Amino acid sequence: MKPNYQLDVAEDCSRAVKRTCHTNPSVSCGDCRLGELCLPIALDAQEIGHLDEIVKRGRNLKKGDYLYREGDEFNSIYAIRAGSFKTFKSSWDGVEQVTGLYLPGEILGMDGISNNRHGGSAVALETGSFCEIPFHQLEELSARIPSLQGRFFRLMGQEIVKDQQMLTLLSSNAAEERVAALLLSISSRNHRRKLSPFNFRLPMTRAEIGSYLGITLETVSRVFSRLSKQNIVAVDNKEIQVLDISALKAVAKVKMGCS
Amino acid sequence: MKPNYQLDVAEDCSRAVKRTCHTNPSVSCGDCRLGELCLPIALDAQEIGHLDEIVKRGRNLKKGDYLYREGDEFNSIYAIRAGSFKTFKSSWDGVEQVTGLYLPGEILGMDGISNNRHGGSAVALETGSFCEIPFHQLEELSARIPSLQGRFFRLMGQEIVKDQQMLTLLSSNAAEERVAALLLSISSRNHRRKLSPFNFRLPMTRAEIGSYLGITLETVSRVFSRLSKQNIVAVDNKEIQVLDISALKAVAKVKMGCS
DNA sequence: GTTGTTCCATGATTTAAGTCAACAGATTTT
DNA sequence: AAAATCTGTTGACTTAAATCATGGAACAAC
Repeated sequence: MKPNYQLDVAEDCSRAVKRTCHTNPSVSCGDCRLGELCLPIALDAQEIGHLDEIVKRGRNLKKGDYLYREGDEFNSIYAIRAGSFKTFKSSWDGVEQVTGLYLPGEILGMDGISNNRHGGSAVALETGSFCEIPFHQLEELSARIPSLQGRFFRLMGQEIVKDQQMLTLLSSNAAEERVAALLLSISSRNHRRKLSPFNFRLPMTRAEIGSYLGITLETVSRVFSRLSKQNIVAVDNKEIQVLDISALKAVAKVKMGCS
Repeated sequence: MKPNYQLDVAEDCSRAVKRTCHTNPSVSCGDCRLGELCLPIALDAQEIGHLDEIVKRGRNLKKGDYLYREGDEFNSIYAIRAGSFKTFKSSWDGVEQVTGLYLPGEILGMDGISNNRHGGSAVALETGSFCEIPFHQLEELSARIPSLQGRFFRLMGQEIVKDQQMLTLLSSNAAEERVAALLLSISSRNHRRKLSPFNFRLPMTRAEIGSYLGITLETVSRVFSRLSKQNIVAVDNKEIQVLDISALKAVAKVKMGCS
C-alpha cells in the first residue's frame, strides 16, 4: 500500500510547477494548493477572483509573533498558509490558557465577530505565513455571492462543532484520552493536507499541550512515556511517530477529529 | 433600591396588554417580548416582516421532548421562547455529555450547519415553546438582507465565544469555580431577560450540571453545600438564592458570562 | 393518599492527577 | 563554543475529586 501523501511540505513544493509553492507570498487563492481546505471551496473561478481582490496575501511571521491580541479591535480573519498558530486567553492571574491550535488551511480569528473585539490572542508557534481577509469586505462580498455566504456560515459552524468536541473531551476526564485525542486530531488534519498522518512534529511544548488539554505538563509527559512504553507511539521530544493507530483510537475512545 | 425586573414570567405576561404574552403561540417576531434578545435585533420593521414569514412560531414541548436528535438531518435552527433546553452528546458507551444550556431568547441548533447533520441532541428540560427557523430560507433571506446576514454572523460568533469561555472554564479546574461560574452565567442571563438575577430555579439536575461542568454529581452537591455554609448562596434543592454575588464572583474568578 | 422512582446529601475510601523537586537535554544567546 | 535559558523526564508526596454506599426528600404515577 503506497502512501498518497507527500512526506513534507518542501518536497511537495519542489514538485509543483505551475501551481507555485504555497509559501510563495504572491500566489492567488485560485492557485493556492490549500484551496480545497480554505475559504474558497465551493466558489467558481470568477468568485475566487472577487475574493482574491480583498485578500491580503502572503504575510509572514516568525515564532512568537502575534496575529492579534486579546482585546484588539476585530478587523479581519486569517487563513493560515504555512506554520502553526495557537490561540489563548490570559486569565486574571496572568496564566495563559491555550484555547486552540491552528494548522495550514484553517481559519483563525472568528472569536472577534460578535463583539468587534478579539476574545483571545493568536501567536505563531513557528515561522509561518497567512492571508488576511478584512471581515467587513468579506461580509459585503458574502451578501453578493450566496455561495460565499454559505461557505462562511459552514466554516463558522465547523468552528462551533470543533469547540464542542473539545468541550466533551475536557469534561469526560482521563488525561490519556485527551492526549490521544489531540494526537489523532493532528494526525487526521495532517492527512487532509496530504502529509503523513503517522509522523509529525508537535508544534506545542508540553506546557502548551497541558494548558490546551486541561492537565499539567508533567502529566502530559507521563502520558507520552506510557504510550511509548506500550508501543502505541514513539516519542522523541516533539517528534511523534504513531505506531499503532487503532490502539491510539482505543485510548482516545475516539472523540476529536476522527480520521 | 428597587429591582427593575419582574419577579416572574407570569406576572410580566399579565401586565402586557397589546404586546401579548410571549407564551402566546401566535405572536409575531416584531411583537415578541424577547425581540431584543433573539434573532431580529438590528432589523427594521419591514425586515422583521420578511423574517416573520419564514419563522414557524409557537411550537410547544413538554419536559423530555426532543427538539432534534444527534445525527438528525439539519433543517432549522430554533429560537427559545419559554422554558429551557439542554444539548448533549451520547458517547460510545451511552453516557450522555451535556454540552449546553439554553434559555429563552437564545438560539439552538447551530451545530448542524457545517455537516447538514446535528452533532448532538436537544431536549426540553421543562415545558417550553420555541420558534423554528428553516435554515435554507434564513440563508436566502440573509443574502437579500445584509443586516440579517450580519446579525447571524454575529450570533454564530457569540456561540463560538461562549463555547470557548466554557472551554477555558473546563481546563482551569476547580469544581467550585465551575459551579460558581454556572450560577453567575444563569444569573446574568436572567438579568438580561428582566428576571431576578438573585433568585432562580436551576433547570438541570445535579447529574446534568455535573456532566456539563465535567465533575460528578456528588461533587456538585458538595460544592452547593459548601457555598451554602459560607452564606454565599442559599440552596433549596433546585431553588437558588444568591446571597453574596461578589463572593460568588470571587469563587468563580469571573470566567463565564459576567453580569 | 400511597407507591415507586428519581434526585439529593453526606460519609468512607480510593485514585488519578497535581505539586514540588531535581536533573538532563535542547535551544538560544552572546 | 560556552553560558544561560528553556524544555522535558522522572520520582516522591499530597490533594481534590471520583467512587462506593446509604438514607432521606421530592416528585410522578396510579
